[in-house]
Amino acid sequence: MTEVPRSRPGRNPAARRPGARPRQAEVAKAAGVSQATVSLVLGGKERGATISDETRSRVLDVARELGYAHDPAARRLAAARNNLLGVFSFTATFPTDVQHSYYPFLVGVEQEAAARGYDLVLFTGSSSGGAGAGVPDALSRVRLADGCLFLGRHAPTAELRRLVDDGFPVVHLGRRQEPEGLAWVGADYVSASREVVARLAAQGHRRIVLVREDDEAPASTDRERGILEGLVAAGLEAGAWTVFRTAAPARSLTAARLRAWREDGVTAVVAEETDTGDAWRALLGAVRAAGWTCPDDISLALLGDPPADLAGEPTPTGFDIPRSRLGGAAVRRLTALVAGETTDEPLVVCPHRPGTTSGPPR
Amino acid sequence: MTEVPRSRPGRNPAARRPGARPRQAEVAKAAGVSQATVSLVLGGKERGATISDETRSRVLDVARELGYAHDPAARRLAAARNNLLGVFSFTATFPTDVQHSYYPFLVGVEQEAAARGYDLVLFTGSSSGGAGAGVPDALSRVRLADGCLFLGRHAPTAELRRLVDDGFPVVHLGRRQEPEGLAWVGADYVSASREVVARLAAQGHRRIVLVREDDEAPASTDRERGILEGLVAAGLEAGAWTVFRTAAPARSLTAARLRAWREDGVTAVVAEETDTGDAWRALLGAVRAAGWTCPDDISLALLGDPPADLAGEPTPTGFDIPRSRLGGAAVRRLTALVAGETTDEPLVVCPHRPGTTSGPPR
DNA sequence: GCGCATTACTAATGCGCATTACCTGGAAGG
DNA sequence: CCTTCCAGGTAATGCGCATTAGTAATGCGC
Repeated sequence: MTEVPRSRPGRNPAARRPGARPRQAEVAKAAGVSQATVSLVLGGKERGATISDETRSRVLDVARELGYAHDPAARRLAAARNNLLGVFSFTATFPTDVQHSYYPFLVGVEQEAAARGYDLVLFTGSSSGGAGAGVPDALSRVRLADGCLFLGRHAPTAELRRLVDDGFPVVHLGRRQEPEGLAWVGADYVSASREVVARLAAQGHRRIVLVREDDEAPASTDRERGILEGLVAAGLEAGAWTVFRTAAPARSLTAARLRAWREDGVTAVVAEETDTGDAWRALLGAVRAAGWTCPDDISLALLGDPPADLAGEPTPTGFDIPRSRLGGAAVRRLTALVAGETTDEPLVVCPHRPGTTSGPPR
Repeated sequence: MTEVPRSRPGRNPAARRPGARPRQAEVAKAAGVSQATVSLVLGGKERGATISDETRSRVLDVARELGYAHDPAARRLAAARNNLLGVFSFTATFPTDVQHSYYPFLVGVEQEAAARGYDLVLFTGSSSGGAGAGVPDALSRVRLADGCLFLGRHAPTAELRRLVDDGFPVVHLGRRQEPEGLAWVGADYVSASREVVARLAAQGHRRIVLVREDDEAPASTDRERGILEGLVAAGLEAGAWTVFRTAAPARSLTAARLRAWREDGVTAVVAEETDTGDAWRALLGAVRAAGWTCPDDISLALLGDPPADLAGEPTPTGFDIPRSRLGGAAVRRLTALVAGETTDEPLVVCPHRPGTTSGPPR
């Protein structure tokens, strides 16, 4: 009945390259201890078995000498931490156009992650990760990390729900309603927009129009809400004409439109920031086409940052979007989730930007 | 001698919650097959064992029904690689200023990595690597990836040598001599600079000056070499005055300097691109201070991209640095190394940019 | 009716690590 | 001298999957 040892199934023929990183077992052999001891030393845990200082430092020395690094997959599989945070952007790849990119977010994310001892894994929507024939699980790749941050408004709700339901730590950058239970971090567009109106009102404006995209993203609705609240707070009237909704600002925002508004007593126009900056660009163009100058004939404000190609233009009155801070806040939230804590949905303040495109009405 | 089965060490007390995602084993049980069969079906591989259509579709149905998703950690562990490429930049954090940042590189890196099924791990010089409580060697952490890309001219040679000697796949972005055996990917500054001279010569310029930093980086010396080669090829003379070296362009590039050059018959000035764009900025300032206009009184060229704050100025004659392509090329090279192949040091072509700052001399 | 190839599948194994029950030698306690 | 205790460590185990040797069933030729 002696078991003849079978030749080994499961063995990956692609044997480890000679230069591959060392394993704990190799560190252990070199240090004259067991793999378990190495794990205990390098795991950094305080609890459990105790290790003498002498052994500990010997293991550390050897590990350093051999250039040991944890295998994230193995660590993860053994139900431990990676110190890896995922960042998933739903563009096919990271945006090529620097100006409209997530880079400012990423900067904040990176700083905060580094400060907390995490490294970042960039996942992208396109990479198939190998296979998954039949099971569409583009998102499950992120489970390699301890938690994951999602950017972009096109994150599929169903797959996110899946992660959330499984208890995987997820934070979305930008306010978001669905799926239920999804943690997010967003900018306080409502307050910031309210303040823009308050300042315009203080300058003497009585009729203010908001130009917004024809879109139901929270980023848009929040701004509109802030504007309307601001009008009410300032005791100004808001009507159907208060919100001008357009999908093609370049076509509908004309000099004629501006003149019509002024006929109605409108002295200030506030534009929503969009990805493309089209609304703001169209607005500036219309003012020019009308032969007006900006703070004098009409006041303008922009609820966000101007597009980069208009960097030479006068600074718009409005508010800054603290992208980098948002990234940092998102990481703080995510690490809290990873640690099993819960936190509130934090709204990050958007600082007001006085700018030079508004002034008292004539 | 009967082995009493010990109670099970290694078992993680955080037992799986009942609602957690199903494993292949559970799919297998529900479909009445073995776990191996499930793996074969869901693995999507064509080779190896064959599976009948009936079994295959049964497994797929059950998998879908149960909402099966691969565990990436297990997958990567079993496959002995993690489909992760590292990106290490030697700045404290990723640069905050988008304009001077590595972002354009990163875009190319990201695209190419995604296309090849790799995700990216971002390392920064600063992050202490929370896990490695005792392994402070920042560079060892990169070994968690299958290979690593290095950006920036301050990458420490000694530590890089260590990785290279260990056979760890490493690619440096930018031409680099040390350590021996380090793979790199760079832009062909020599050819591009040569072409700039050739074009200027074709326009009729006979005396051309190069303004360069007081620095021995390959990026600088390559440009100088290209300029000198270009002069020789055009049959023009090169002398001590040909190369103007300065550490403080803002101070030394004055209107007087320009006039002195013109006295000597110089009709075109070529500036090296620097991180700050100082040389180009100083040059434009000097032309203005002299009361000259650019293509008319003197021709200018820039060996690279102008700084972002000069975006409004006329497009400089010179060449573009294909940052995004460089990133892509670096990833191609790195994945080749990971696969055990060797490739040449590729030089990426810098396309000539005609621009509007040069013309025939008066 | 026997050998042999082919098809369809399963059992066994290990990837690298964290975890935990157990072991061992010596000091303390009786 | 025997028991207890503790510090310091080790062996064994499993996480979920991919891989591959092996096996059972079937077809085919003669």
